[in-house]
Amino acid sequence: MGRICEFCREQRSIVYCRSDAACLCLSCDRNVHSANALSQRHSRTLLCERCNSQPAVVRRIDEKVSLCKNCDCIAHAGSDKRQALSCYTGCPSAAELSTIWSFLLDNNPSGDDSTCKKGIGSLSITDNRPADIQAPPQGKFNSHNTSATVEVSEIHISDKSNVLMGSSTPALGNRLNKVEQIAGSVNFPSSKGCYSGVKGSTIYEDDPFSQDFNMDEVNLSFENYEELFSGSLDNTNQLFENNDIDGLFGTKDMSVSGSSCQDADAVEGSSMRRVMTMQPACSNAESADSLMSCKTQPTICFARQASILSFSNLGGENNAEDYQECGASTMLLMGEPPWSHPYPESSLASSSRSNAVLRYKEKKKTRKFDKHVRYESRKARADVRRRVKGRFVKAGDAYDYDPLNETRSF
DNA sequence: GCCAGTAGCTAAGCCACAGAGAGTT
DNA sequence: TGAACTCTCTGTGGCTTAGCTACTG
Repeated sequence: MGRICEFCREQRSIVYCRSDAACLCLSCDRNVHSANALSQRHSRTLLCERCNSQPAVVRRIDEKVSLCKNCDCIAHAGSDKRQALSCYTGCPSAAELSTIWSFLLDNNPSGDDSTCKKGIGSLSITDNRPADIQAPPQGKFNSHNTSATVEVSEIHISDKSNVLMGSSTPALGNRLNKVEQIAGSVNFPSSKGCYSGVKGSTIYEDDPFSQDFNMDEVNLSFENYEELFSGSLDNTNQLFENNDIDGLFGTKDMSVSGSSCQDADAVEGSSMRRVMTMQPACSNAESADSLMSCKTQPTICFARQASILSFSNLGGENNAEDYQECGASTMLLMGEPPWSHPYPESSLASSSRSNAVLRYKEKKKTRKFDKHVRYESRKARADVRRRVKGRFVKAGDAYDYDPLNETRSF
């Protein structure tokens, strides 16, 4: 018996929501995440069937089990055929879920979970992907994207074993090759962790960018390992939020390395945001802009997008947290990916890029970071408290701003 | 290329006070 | 040992201000 759904506390949980850090059954997943547009943006994936506490990232085909990175690592990565699991947002239908996870319906571990089955069947689509990466006209849900998601992820996995595994369709290999031709290589940071064995990009020896970037030179040095795990999410949020895209690709040396799954997970766990403040030496604000502009150049930047989209439906309105929430690797979050080619900027690309930069700057102006309120009562109190120039005033004193009567002013 | 002025942005700090938590009786 | 009480500290939102960066002449 797996973990109980944290919402209904009745059904076996199947889905893990990173945003809520909650394990849910499919029925509750639908209920919870269909509540509003924000909740629909939560990226979810399967729950690890071994530890029942972490989001699964890999499906072991032979064992018919979905595992998180830790459990997959413990179970000897590379010794089994695996299929990378992708995240989803919105409320995909049963068919779409089965497209993502074909094994879900066929191999429902809780075969008696009628509620969840009903849940799948009653799921509806709310695809919130942006137009530039959305599906072709024939449908809202781009199953090809989903396929590509798996493919790109598998490029890396197969890279370790030199065997193309997990392809569910014959065409997959071809598409994978295409992806590979475009991308050259998609390298995940986990290569330093569970999937160790692949050194930094060697494919791009001609690529000046990749020359600048050498994974072997990357040094992971968490000075306060405990802090990474015990530190409050608030702190990490703060750290991340204080670093906008420009800040993320600042000037400090990238210190991301690690030789264990734990380290890799440290990077992708709650501490990831902290790690994101570090960046490769080759990164800079320019690369950040490049990354942003990618979203408007789906063709040219397909490889980059695919590597990112493999984790979620990343949209133009998604912030970097979305990258993190869906398990995006640190490297992906740090500007110009090492595998990216310095494509010559055509006039079209240039205009798209400038448009993207403009959109980014506009969003940067209007963005609002979520602030976690620990004490609602205090918030409620502060909301109604009278102020003078923003400062609280004693009850009874003259005030120039009354939240309850905003017309009042001196 | 250097410098001064300007504009825009961000983080820090301020305020009163309810409530949490520690310490004392 | 547990209850009652006192005291200290935290956190809350809107606004201002200092500091920083980017841009322009």
